[in-house]
Amino acid sequence: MSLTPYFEDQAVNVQKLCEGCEKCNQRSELFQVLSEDEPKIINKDRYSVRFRPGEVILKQGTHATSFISIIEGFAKMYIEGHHDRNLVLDFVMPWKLVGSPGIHLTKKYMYTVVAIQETLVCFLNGNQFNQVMALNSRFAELYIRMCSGNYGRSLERMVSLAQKQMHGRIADALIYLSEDIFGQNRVDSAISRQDLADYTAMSKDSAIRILKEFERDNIVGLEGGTIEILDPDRLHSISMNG
Amino acid sequence: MSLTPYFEDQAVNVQKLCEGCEKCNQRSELFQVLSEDEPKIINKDRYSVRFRPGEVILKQGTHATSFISIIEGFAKMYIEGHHDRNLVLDFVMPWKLVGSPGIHLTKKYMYTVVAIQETLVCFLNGNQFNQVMALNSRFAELYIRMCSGNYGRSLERMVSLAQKQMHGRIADALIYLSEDIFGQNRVDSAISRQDLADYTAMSKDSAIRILKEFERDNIVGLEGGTIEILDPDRLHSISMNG
DNA sequence: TCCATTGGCTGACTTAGGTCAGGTTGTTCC
DNA sequence: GGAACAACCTGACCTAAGTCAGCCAATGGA
Repeated sequence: MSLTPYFEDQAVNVQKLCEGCEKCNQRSELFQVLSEDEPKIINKDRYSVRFRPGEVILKQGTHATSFISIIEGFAKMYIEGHHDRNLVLDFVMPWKLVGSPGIHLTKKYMYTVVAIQETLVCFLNGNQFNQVMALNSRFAELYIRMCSGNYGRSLERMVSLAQKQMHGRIADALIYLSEDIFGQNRVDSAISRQDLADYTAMSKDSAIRILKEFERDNIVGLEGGTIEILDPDRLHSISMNG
Repeated sequence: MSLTPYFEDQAVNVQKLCEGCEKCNQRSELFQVLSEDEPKIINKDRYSVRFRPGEVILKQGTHATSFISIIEGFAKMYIEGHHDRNLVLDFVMPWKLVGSPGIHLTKKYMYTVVAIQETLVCFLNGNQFNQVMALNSRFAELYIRMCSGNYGRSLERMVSLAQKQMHGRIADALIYLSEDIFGQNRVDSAISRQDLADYTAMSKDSAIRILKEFERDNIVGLEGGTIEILDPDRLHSISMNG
């Protein structure tokens, strides 16, 4: 496939968006186990694209050919469900690999991924990915571990959504976001009330109500969109008993 | 490991419970791809046990070392959740392989499996299973496909539980049970009202109420525990709009 | 400058669905 | 036969949570 000069320039620009995979792979437990040659297979058709806030990175139902990995920025992945409501599955920070169970099955993405902040995304060809799994069993093992983690987390969320009531679900969300996603005692204002409601499967109004209640009880502090976790212990206790 | 005559006899009895793996493996898409020698690895420590109705086959939280496969009978798998309520994840018919995401991660079973009818279960050593995955990449690929299927189904159920109301969830359950599990227009009386309630995350009373409503509307027929699906089309429509 | 838009917030109202108390039926065991 | 028990069923009641209508504050054009 030879490129015209114009497109060659474009290709160079794309390349410039990140500094190649060497550094990325160091960040990823998964890619660290690859031999010297194996990344070349995956990198053959690799490309990266920059998305603005609100733009769709992957669309539920479209043909699933690529894994993606976020290099910088922040995104959410959600299922477009019934009655025009979305169920947010997860928020995606850099270095997390996102595929979709569909890549191995129906070849359709099972969820939509949308950029929340400006986001640089790397697209990895699924077939080349599978090729490497066939070559390197340690890589396949880690991939299975990753899938198991996704599945396990989805089971936990299923229980939370099905059996806890609103206070418990909001507590779960705040704990996950503050501890696992942002890694501080706060939830960034990039997460809107609607996002929180879509993550906890309730109406936006209800989510706001509970947050305000938590504020009244000095469990969280609300200031300009960001949520400060003031009393993590009580939040954990609400999560357990909710 | 030499066995005393007594235990040898026992071993022979256990062996007799099923007729060896040759026939089983033909039933399983997964095991069909194994070479002649590979099943021997998995069969090395294989054993089978018969369970009576209500007996626990795997217990959530215990050390996860084995995959299981049901040879005959019928079981349910559920998560022991909050407020002493169980969330039934699935009903298990023969030839389905059941592991747990925990086998690849925390080494704890994430759910409990209980026999509904008298059930013959085959236990497969997880390490030997992993060994074969490292040897046979086609086997690993099919296993990944199986995991993706589980994950995908859990996402669909998450949406159903979080966004549909009771009529829709019962419709979903009846469709799944009649079409995918029992493969006829009926749900066997082995499934109790409580099981149905635990599968759809509602109280037993509510499940009964909805079923009776469906009966009044001639969507299902209820006779002695079994549920006859009289109007699958309307059931599908309720599932869509519920 | 004014208007329009978006996101957060609140109170009043309505409804889905859980809980409880009691009733029926069928089954097992003495 | 009757006692004990389980699964199923029903109506009355109550509460969790959604809906709606409307408010405010910040932002962003034209």
